[in-house]
Amino acid sequence: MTVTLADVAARAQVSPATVSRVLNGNYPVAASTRERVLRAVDELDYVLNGPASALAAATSDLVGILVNDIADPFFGIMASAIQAEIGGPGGRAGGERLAVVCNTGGSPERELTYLTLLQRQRAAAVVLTGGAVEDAPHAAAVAAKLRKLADAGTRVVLCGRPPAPDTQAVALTFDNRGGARALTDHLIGLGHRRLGYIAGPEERTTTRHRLEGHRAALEAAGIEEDPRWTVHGRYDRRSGHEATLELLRRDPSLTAIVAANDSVALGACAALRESGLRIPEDVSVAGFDDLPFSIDAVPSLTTVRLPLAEAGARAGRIAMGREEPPPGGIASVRGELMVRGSSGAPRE
Amino acid sequence: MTVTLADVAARAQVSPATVSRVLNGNYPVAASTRERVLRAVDELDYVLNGPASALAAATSDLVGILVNDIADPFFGIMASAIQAEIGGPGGRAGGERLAVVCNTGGSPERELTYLTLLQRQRAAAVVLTGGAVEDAPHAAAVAAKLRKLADAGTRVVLCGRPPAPDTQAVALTFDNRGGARALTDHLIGLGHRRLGYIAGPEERTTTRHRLEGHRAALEAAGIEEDPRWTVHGRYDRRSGHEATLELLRRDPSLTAIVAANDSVALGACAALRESGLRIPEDVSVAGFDDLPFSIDAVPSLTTVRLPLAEAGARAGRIAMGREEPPPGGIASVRGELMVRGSSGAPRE
DNA sequence: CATCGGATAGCAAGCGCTTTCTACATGAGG
DNA sequence: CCTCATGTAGAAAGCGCTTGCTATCCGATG
Repeated sequence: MTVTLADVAARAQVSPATVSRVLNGNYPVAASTRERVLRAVDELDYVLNGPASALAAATSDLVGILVNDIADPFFGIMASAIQAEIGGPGGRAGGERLAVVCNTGGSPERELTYLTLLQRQRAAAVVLTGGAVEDAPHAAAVAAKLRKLADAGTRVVLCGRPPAPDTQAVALTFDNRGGARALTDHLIGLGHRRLGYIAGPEERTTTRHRLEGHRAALEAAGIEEDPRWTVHGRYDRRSGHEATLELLRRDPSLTAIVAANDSVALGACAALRESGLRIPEDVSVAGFDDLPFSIDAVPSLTTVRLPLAEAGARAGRIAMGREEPPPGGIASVRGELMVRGSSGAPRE
Repeated sequence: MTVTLADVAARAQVSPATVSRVLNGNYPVAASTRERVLRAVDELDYVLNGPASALAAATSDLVGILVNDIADPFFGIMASAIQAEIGGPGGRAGGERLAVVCNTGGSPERELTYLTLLQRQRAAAVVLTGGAVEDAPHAAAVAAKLRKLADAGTRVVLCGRPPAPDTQAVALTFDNRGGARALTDHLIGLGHRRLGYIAGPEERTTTRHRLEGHRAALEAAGIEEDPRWTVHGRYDRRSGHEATLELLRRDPSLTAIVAANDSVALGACAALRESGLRIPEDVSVAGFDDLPFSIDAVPSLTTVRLPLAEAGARAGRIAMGREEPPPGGIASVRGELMVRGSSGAPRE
C-alpha cells in the first residue's frame, strides 16, 4: 500500500542505502544514480517515513515551542518569529523542521507534560516562552526536565523567561523590571503621585518583576505606596476592566493607572471611559509590551515596547545552533519606553 | 545511556511486551504486574521513544494545524481551540497528542510543503484553517495531498475554509458572503449610498466571498458600484491605513468604509482620524471577525462576529473522531452582525 | 602490466517499540 | 480426573530507515 524506501530502490535499481543517501544528501552519490533515484521517488510519489528515520538516525526534526496562550499575540508574535528561524519550509534549504507549538495555558502541569511529550519525540530543540511560575517544586521539576532534555541532545532556549539555574538552557530574558521602572518614572515625571497598578497573576515572574520595577520607581521618587493601589488579576482585558473599577472604588483620587500589559490597559481604558473619566486628562494609563493594537487605541497607549519578534528570531537561531548563545548563556533584552497619548500630566 | 523498554522490562522482571502493554493499556495485564512495571518506569525515569512506537504501531500522536499567520489572533484563537480539543495534556486522559502548528504565511508552496511534512510524520489528523488561495493548479495539488493523507488514515478537517471537492476532508466553512451581506445591508439601512470597500488579497477565497456579499447588498439596494470604491490590500492594519487614504483620494464623498477584517478596519479608523474625519459622524467604519480588540476600539467597531473558538473546537473534535462530521461533510458556520459605535447614519 | 587509491554502491545490523501467535497456568465443567 | 475456556505473559517477527563496514570498479601510477 504505502511506498517505502525499498520500493524506490527497486524501481531505481539501486540499494535502499543509496536511496537513503540521495535523500539525505550526506554521502557521495554519482549524479546519474542520484537522478535515477530522484526520478523514482517522483514517479512513486514517495514520502519518507518520519518516525522510521527518526528512530534509525536517533534524531528528529521537531522543535517544540511552549507558550502560555497562543491566542495572545504576545506569544503569537514570538512563536511566529521562532518558527520562521527554525527553518521550516521556506527557510534556507536543508533543515525542514516542524514547529510544535504547545499551549500550556499557564499551567505548570501541562508545561511539564508537554516537555515530556517533546522529550518522547526526541525534539531537536525546545523554546520556552513567557514568564515562569514561581513555585519552587515546579521550578525544580522543570529544571530537571530541561537537564534531561539537554542530556538527550535537545537544545533548550528560554525566550522572555528568566534563566533556569543548573541548566544548560540559554536564556533571553526581558528586562521587565527595567521597563516597568522607566514607565513609572515617566508617569512620575509628568507629575503623578497617586498611581494605581494592575498586576498580573501573583505567582509569575513577569508579574513580580514588573511590579518591582514600578515600586522601585515610586520609592526612588519618595512616594509611599498605598497597598490599596495594587490589584492582581489576569493578563487580559477583562481583568483590566474589573481591576480598574476596583481601584477607582478604593481610591477615586488616582491620577494614573499602570497595567500589567497592553490588554489589561485596554480594559482599564474602557472602564475609565465608562466611569466618565477622560484619558489622559483625568487619568493616565500605561501598558506594557506594545502589541500591534496599542498604537490604535484611542488615545494611543503609552507602553514599553518589547522586541518580541527580534527576541523570538534570536531564540530560534540559537535553538538551531545558527547563532552563538550570549556569553554565560544569559542575555537581558531591554524594552523601550513608548510615550503616546494615554499619558499626560495629572489634572490641575 | 538512554533507558529503553527492555531496561524497564528487566528491572520489572517481565518481558518487553508486557511493559509495552502496560504503557498502552490496551491488553489485560494483572494488577500486580502492572504495578511492578509502573514502579520500574518510575524508578528508571523512563520515557517512551515516540518515533519508535510510531514506527512500530504505524500511527502517531501528532496533529497538524495549518494557519496563515500565527501572530494574528484570528488564527491564534482557532489554533488554541483546536488544540484544546485534540486532547493534549489536560485533555481527557488517554490521548496525549501534540499539536503541530504550521505557519504558512499564506504561501501556497509552504502550505504544500507542510502537508508533506505532516504526511511524513504520519500525522493523526490535519486541520487547515483560514481561506484558501484561488489558483487552480495549487488547489488541485492541495486536493491531491489531502486525498493522499486521508488514504494514509489521517483525518483532514478544514476550518473556516471552503470545501475541497473530491476529497474526504470535512469542511466547516464560514459564511463570509452572508456575513458581509448583512454588514453592508446594515450600512445601507443607515442611509449610506457611497461605500468604500477595502478588500483582502485578490486571490483568496475569503476575500472574494466577503466582497461578493458586499456587492450583493449594494445590488439589492439598487446601488451601482463605482469601481473606484474597491481597493485590495493585505489583511493587516497597515494595509487598511493605506487603502483608506487611497479611497479618500479617489472619492472624498464616501460616507462609509467596509474593511476586509477588523485589523484593516482599525487601520482605516486611524487614517480617517488623521484626515480629520470623525467616526461615525463623517464616515462609518465596519470590520469583520470581531476579534477581541474590536470592542475596545474607539468608537467600538461594528463588525461580524465569527465564532472562531467554537468552530475551532468543533474542528478539533471532528479531527479526533469525537464528534460526527456534519451531513455531507460540509457545514456552514454563520457569523453574527455586531452593531457598535463605528457605524451611524451618514452626515446631513 | 600489476598495483593502488578514490569514488560509489551494497550488505546487513540494528534503532526501540508493537503485536501476532504461542505457551502456560488455573479453575470450571463434564 | 480430564478437557477447556479464560486470563496472562513471553517469543519473535517485523515497522522503514540509517550507517559502519565491505566490495567493486576505474583510471592513475610506478
